[in-house]
Amino acid sequence: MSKKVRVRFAPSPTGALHLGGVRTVLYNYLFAKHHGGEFILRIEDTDQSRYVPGAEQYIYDCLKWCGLEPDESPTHGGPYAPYRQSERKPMYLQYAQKLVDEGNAYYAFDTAEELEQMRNGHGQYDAKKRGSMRNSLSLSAEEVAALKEQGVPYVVRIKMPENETLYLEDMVRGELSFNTSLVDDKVLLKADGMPTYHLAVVVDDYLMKITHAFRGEEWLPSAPVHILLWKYLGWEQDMPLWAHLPLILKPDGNGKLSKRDGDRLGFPVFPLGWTDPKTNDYSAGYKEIGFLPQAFVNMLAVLGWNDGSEQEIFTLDELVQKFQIDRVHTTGAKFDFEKAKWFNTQWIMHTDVTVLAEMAVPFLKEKGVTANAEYLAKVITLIKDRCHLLTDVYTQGAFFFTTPETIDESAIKDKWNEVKQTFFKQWMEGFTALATWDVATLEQNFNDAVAAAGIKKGEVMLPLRVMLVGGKHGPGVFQIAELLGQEETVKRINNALVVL
RNA sequence: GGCGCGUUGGUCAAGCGGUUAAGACGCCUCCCUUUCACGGAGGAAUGACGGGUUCGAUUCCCGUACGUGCUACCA
Repeated sequence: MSKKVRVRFAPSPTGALHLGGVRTVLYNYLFAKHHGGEFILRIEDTDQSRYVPGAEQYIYDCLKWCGLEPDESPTHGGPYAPYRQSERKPMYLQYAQKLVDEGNAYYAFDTAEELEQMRNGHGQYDAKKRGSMRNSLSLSAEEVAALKEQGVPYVVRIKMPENETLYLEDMVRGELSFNTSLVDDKVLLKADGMPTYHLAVVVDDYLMKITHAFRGEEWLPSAPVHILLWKYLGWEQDMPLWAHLPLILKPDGNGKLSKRDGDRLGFPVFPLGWTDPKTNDYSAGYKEIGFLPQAFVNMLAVLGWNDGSEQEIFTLDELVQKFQIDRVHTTGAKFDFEKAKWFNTQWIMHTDVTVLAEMAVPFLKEKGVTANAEYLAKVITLIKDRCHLLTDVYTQGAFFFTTPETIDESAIKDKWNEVKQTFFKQWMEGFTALATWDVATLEQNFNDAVAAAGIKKGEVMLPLRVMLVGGKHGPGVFQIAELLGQEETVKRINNALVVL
């Protein structure tokens, strides 16, 4: 590629960034970095009525958590600042003016009621209808001047040509064509002087020297407006290459994945926790339920893309290296939370225990557990294979931190007897003679005690486990005892012997 | 309604005219583990439909169906 690759993610701060948005960020980022280019974050806040406080900060937080930091953004700065469209308002005006002056756009004075009436029966504001509407094409120059003088609100609309075919070479979908008669004269500049998405995206992509533009496929129908704008503004040579990304769909049924689906089916659709400022509803994110950011990113990357090999687990660096935009799928993918969890399981298994220990701390703290890093790392070494989420460090390892308050008596009571009671007492008495307290010594000692008592090992293994952990689960029982230490092991066996 | 985009097992998907149609998740069976997981072995399950083109279509073309997106002074 001749020009330096520059891509942008351009969200509207109208709510929490969801899965699909993060995936768009990711593909932008991967593409840019794969080509040694730059990744820009631009905030598209042209609709003041939909602005949600906190949403912009949320975007920064998510990108940071995912490790997808932009090279230029409102907070990182950059040579094309400002990166917030609301702060670029004056820039758009001159281009709207240019379009009007050159006859490619016009002023429209129609009221909401007039528009509604026009649309009755699927009408659209186009070459056929605009003659009967109140605009600078149908009105005389004097009338237009008078209306503006009176302060009648107006918008600027693009003048779509009648029955022309426009072509678009999409990096994902190949060649697409559109008939200009099928899209109406979109508003470019609103009555408040703010641009709509259509004008703003073209102007900013041009001014920011964007070379490749990625967006969701919901934008496909308005692509002809943008192509035309690039032409009308005389920038055709600089138009970025487009790629329209497939949607992420709900797991059951069809349709775009929404927050409601997540609530209904029990999984998050946001990366991080989010409190809706309007309703005060809190939704936990992937971070809060115990996902590793690497797993989250990995899972999103392969939801709509793969490198053609059987590899499924990728680090960010590998993704950067292997990502190719033409291998992005054209079909929307249904989201599968079970598979998402599998990615996290894989990442937990392959992540260093000291790193995991650090990440697990807040989850344990939430449960009132504090443990020193060394001990925690040892615990995680034993239980990491059975953890799917970071929250499982607690659910799988709680007994390492606190003495079980109750034990699953039903698991052993039926076959409990005096012989076993005596066995455990005698076994514990032998502890004081033990030179070391480790797995090998313990097990050997246990085996000897079993032989001396003349009982089967199998009969006392499960009881021992239940005494130590409270139930029929967990890693090797002697490994548990080793980590617990002699004092705690004795304490737990004694506690159990009392209730049995 | 109009237009765009799409359609390989339940889900994610490989494949790019000739294959026993990969692999993964989930499910089932067995093994391992004197627990539970992890792991291992195996299993069930797939080309929307109808026409072409071709010696040969999952693969190319056209219809139909279905799905989905857009059709705002929202992005």
